[in-house]
Amino acid sequence: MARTAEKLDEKIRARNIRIILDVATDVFSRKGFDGTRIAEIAELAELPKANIYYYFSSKEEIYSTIIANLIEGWDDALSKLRADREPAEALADYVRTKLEYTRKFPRESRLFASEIIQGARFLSQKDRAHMRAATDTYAAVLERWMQEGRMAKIDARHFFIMLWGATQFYSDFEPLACDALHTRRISAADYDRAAETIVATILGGVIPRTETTERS
Amino acid sequence: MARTAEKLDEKIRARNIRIILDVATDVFSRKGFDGTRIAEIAELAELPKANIYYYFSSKEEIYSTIIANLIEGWDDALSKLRADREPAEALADYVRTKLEYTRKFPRESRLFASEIIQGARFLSQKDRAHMRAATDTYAAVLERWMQEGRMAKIDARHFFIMLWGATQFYSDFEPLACDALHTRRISAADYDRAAETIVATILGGVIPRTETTERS
DNA sequence: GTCTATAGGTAGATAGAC
DNA sequence: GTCTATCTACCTATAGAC
Repeated sequence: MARTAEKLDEKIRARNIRIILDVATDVFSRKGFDGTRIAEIAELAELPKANIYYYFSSKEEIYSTIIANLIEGWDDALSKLRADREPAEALADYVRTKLEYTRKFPRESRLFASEIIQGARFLSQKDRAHMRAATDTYAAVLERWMQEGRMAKIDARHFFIMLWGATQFYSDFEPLACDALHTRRISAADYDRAAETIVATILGGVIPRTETTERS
Repeated sequence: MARTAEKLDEKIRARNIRIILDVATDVFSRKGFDGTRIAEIAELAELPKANIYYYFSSKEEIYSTIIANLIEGWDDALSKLRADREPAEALADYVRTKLEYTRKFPRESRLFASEIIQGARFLSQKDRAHMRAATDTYAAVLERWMQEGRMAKIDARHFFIMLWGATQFYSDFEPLACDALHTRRISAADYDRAAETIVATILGGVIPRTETTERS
């Protein structure tokens, strides 16, 4: 009897925490940390405001919990860049994976962007160190490809920044992207076309080679 | 006598408005609209809070005034893309101008990014229409180059989005850029290297051509 | 675990003396 | 034009009944 009640409580508890984090992600991503009101999170979660404080001790704790969960998406895409793969194929895969992430989790992507713009106040030193290390690892992969003559010699870190900026734009700056594409919403097809354009541009460039050169 | 007093008042007025807008740009860019406190603007401007309300009727009016002034930077860079120029040269010029703008006005760039992330709530319909028209105009220039065989056939609008994302990253997401580049501040030299990398990548691509192909 | 009521603090904006 | 004092509203967070 006591056991059953405990299990039920545990279920309700897990469900409420999940709902709170879900709607909080939505509000934080649209209004930033300071612009978000606990009352709005409570309303969307369909819980009394006091219950939010039953599960989390403060607004900051909710926010930090979400931030900490975001770093994973970063790793997944970068892991596509294995040194033993064909550079063109690996890079195309990376761009597509990164765009897929931002398409599937636009709120999370925006929340992260908002946090960085405001100076990365709540991004922990541990998470930052982890991201720095990941960048180092994969910059080394690109540099190895360059030494092997399988990739043009450019600055790997600036190249990464270029890809991050290009891929995140679609969710983070959605109103601008919609205006540019003359659409009211960025569709899955738009994301596909974005991937196609980015991949074609970074792999082959946009300026045709001398007249005698043929594209295979 | 009245004349002299009037002129003096006018000078003080212009100076105070300038100072208020300047420090407001700083605070808004770091904390967003909702996170910004009028009291902080007053403190940095070294004026009593009530005086802010003497010059501006509301927090929103200060914010909107700044936003409206930002659109100019957009035009300056795009104007480099004239149809009669050599594509490679024009595109390189565009990237450098855009990076120069974000380097010179990082606060303005961040403020604009923050406004867009939060849903472009205060960006006027007039300003949005203007930006859409500019995008259309310059997408047409790129499409003409493509038809003339002077540029690879890609999606011009997605290509623009790619360049916007890549160039804005350095000021908007500065903490991430610093981590990636292992530096505490993005220097002018870093911006130069960014321009070099972006230009090399978009013009020529990163994957070497077949063995028989020579780079001119 | 849930909820009402409220404490305690701070925000945007204004009144009115100077 | 400047500034002190203050109004009103709303926010985060908590106390305590159920």
